[in-house]
Amino acid sequence: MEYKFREIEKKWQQHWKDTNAYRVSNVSDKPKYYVLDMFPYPSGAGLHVGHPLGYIASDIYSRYKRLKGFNVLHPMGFDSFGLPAEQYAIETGQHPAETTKKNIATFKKQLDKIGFCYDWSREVQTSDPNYYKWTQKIFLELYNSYFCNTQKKAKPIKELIEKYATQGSKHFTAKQWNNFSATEKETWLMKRRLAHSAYGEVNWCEALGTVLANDEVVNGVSERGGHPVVKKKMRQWYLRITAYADRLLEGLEKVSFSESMKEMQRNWIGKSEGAEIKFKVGSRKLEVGDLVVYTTRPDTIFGVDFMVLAPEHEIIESITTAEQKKAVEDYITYVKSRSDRERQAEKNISGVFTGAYAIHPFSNKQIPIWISEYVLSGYGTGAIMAVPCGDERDFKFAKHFNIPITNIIGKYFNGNEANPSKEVILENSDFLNGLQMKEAVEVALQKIEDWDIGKRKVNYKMRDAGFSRQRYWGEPFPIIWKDGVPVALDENTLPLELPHVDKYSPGPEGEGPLANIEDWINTPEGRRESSTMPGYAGSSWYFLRYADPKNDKEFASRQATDYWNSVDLYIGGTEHAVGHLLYSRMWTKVLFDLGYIGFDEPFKKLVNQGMIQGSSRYVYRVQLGKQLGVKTKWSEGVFVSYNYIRDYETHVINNIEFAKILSKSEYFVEYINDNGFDLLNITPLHVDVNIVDGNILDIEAFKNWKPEYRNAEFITYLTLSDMDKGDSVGIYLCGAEVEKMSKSKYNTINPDDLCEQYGADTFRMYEMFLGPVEQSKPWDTKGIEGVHRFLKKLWRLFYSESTFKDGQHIDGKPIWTNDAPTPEELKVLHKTIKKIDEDTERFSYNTAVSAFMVCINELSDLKCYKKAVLEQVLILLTPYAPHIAEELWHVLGNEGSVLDATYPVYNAVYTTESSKEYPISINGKMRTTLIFPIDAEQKDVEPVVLANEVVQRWLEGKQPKKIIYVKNKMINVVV
RNA sequence: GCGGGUGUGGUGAAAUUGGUAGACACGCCAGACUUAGGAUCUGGUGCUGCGAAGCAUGGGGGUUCGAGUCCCUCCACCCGCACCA
Repeated sequence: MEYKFREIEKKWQQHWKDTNAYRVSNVSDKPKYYVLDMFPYPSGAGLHVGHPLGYIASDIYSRYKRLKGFNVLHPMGFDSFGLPAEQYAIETGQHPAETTKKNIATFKKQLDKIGFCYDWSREVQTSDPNYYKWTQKIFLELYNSYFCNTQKKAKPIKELIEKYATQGSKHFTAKQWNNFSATEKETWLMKRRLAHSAYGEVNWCEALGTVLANDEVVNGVSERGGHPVVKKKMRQWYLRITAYADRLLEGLEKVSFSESMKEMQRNWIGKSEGAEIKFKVGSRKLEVGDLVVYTTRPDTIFGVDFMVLAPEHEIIESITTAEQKKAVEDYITYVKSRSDRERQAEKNISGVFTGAYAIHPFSNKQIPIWISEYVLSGYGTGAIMAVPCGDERDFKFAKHFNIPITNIIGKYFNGNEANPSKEVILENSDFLNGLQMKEAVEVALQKIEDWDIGKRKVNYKMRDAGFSRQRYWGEPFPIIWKDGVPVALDENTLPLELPHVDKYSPGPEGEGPLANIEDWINTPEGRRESSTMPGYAGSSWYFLRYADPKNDKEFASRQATDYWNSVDLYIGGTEHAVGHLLYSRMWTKVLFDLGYIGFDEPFKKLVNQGMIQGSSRYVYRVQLGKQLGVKTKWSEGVFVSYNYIRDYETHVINNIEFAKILSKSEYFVEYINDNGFDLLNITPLHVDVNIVDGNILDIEAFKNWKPEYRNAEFITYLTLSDMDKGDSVGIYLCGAEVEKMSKSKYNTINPDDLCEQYGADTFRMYEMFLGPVEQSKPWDTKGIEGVHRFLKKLWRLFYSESTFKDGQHIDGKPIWTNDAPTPEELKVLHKTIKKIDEDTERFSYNTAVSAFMVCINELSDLKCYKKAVLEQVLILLTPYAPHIAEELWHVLGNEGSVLDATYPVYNAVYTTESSKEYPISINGKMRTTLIFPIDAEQKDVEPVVLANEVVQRWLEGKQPKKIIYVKNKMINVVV
């Protein structure tokens, strides 16, 4: 028998499916373990080899845990709402539901080929009404809840209404509340609801006809499509994630995420402690009012030399003096023309003086008030007090506009740059003199509060999350607007299904396509909300649904979520660091607060898989410069092998240089005859990596690749020895570069092809063999051969090789035996058990694969065909290469599936050695080795080491200063 | 600028606690078997050197009997955040 991986894999995949081998029950006496992958968006492009990296890692761990006696939940589903399907619908007229269905089918087929152990009976699709019914229901929970600031948790808004009606609030009495109109009441409630509606500046993208989240806008353009984005005021739904800022920060302490991931979330939340300080504003028109600034450095209050307001700050109009009016207006006009991104990225200092002055609350000094684009209206109070001697940005501003700088840190300030250190002593600061800045903060805060000129204030960079999309392909809001007041749909009427539409163009006034469907949008009760929910709505809670996916009474029963609890291992990319992970953490906390689930962190451990980069291949088209005006074959361009041009850094080479290239080829004479002197352009072009073997282009395949290359000509690489052999064709060498894997770069590799060519087991192990899971690395198909050879070598421990004799194919025979293993074989086995167990546990799959290779290499050398050893190895291998393991498990005559075998137990007895080969170093440099018994003492070792010939030579007759003997490690002779 | 990460052969990478640097593979070189092989097997392969030996984990310095690993410093690249007060 040969290793017929195609048959074997097909057979077992079918068998596992038929026997429901991956079905997992919510009832079990085994301990539970929940392994989850970030579910994919089913794009039309299908999977490339980068996607399964994390899936394979989680699959290995799931299977490993199962073998170790756990009841393992390892589900998969699809994040199937989203913009691309809708854009595709706009382009092709196909309904998103249709294309999504098709794409999911493709994804599932691709995933199944790789042999994952998903319990597909638990599959979720966010665009399935049976799923989004519960997304809508949870939205209503958010809508009907508020964040209680005393208890720091979400509570039903009913309780708040009750409180307002009986006790009132600091803004109104109970009596007033009871007399409020519905609209007035709702206005107050909206200030507290966890899902609330408000007018806000949003990232409006005209081209997509939609509003984008901050993290969906990249460099001022939409992440998808790269369209321009501008600010626009619109009524939006928001999630009050800011209420949970502190708990989201605290929660990071108890989860096992990487430090960098936690840091990213902390930065995103951006908590800062400081103070809001009031400054009286004076102008010729006398006092206008208070200007409130936010600062994290109240200790520097005496170093304030000017104020800076955001250009949007409402006070500007009333304080600007007549002389400055024109300048200020011009500046505001300028700022309006700039996107937020541009404003923040601007390195040049700009700003304008308002003509007004603030009064320093302690010193009564007059402080000029400026406006500048570097202060943003959305953060703090939109106004800052500028302290040039301690803040880099303020310093540059002061220098630029010649504003005098007050030095409050004496010798620590050199006049040339700001010194933001807190390790300095304050001077020139009245009651803060002589204090270190650290202590001064507290003293200043106290004084500010005593004098009632400000208060302590915690600020967050994070804003409430925009929750509306003016799009079609998302969850409809279960909301009807009645006289400007939102009314929640009765839960029993859910799901509110997406109506069918024929076209997907935006509705009026920037509304989504749903606004165009008259008989849907208008109801007897009022007008429906026309926006849909964003992509992260469905993904914020999907991990809960897997616990109880068919439940039509609740999103998941408490019993099911109590059993499966939070995800033990979550694997996915870093790109969701702040979006998805923060939102799902928030939703989990809300559902916990409201008593729906018993835990408040969704993911206990997070592993971020690295990206698999593409390894692109280039061909180089060389064309004559246009100015020659003579049409020859050279103006069409000819493809020049990379070896000739790799030394040219520029993409323009002159004709003498090119002649050098051509002199190496037969084209030389023809070219010189045809042409005069001119410049030549070299254009590197991506070529499909699938028609390049290593770096060698398949020229015929290239000609057939695209019509324009049908008659392409090539200058190939011919060595002199090739020519001697009469070869006149030569090879075309491509250039290579590591880039992101994407269709447009023609560097994608489809896992289907690899599974077809080498098998899923080879593919799985090779992806793991590439390097640590967390690390990004370029794909290189060449290396897969090594893993494939390994599996074939494993196979040959069970079957003799097939032979080909006298035109007859003679199949290999089973060669495994029931003989008792030798100590040496047992040593190999147990060494491997230990290594694989440890490596799998710590996700070091690349070293585990090498350990398998070492094991099989050694067993082959020992000619070990013994069942007692081999079947243990097969169990170890099952998580990595389940198909071949199952096949050979049965070849050995075992009953039942290897999936449920008992994981081997390491026994140190077999691996303990009686002696060790010690490295002998002289002054720390290894010079030779000597074998000593494992229990040898220093006194036993010394004479032998000193007597050694190599050691003697290095000693050159001198006495060693010291001999260091570390048991079981090494011996070092110090000379 | 701030925060995080990475830097080791021609390539992907090992080295879990400071203890034989380069395991395991790819590629390459040589050979065996074969009608053939892009199958399989054997040997070699960090660099310099005939050799003895020397040099090697981004550069420089330090701690140590001993440093890829610890400390200081500089550099390069990647990711995240960013005039965030």
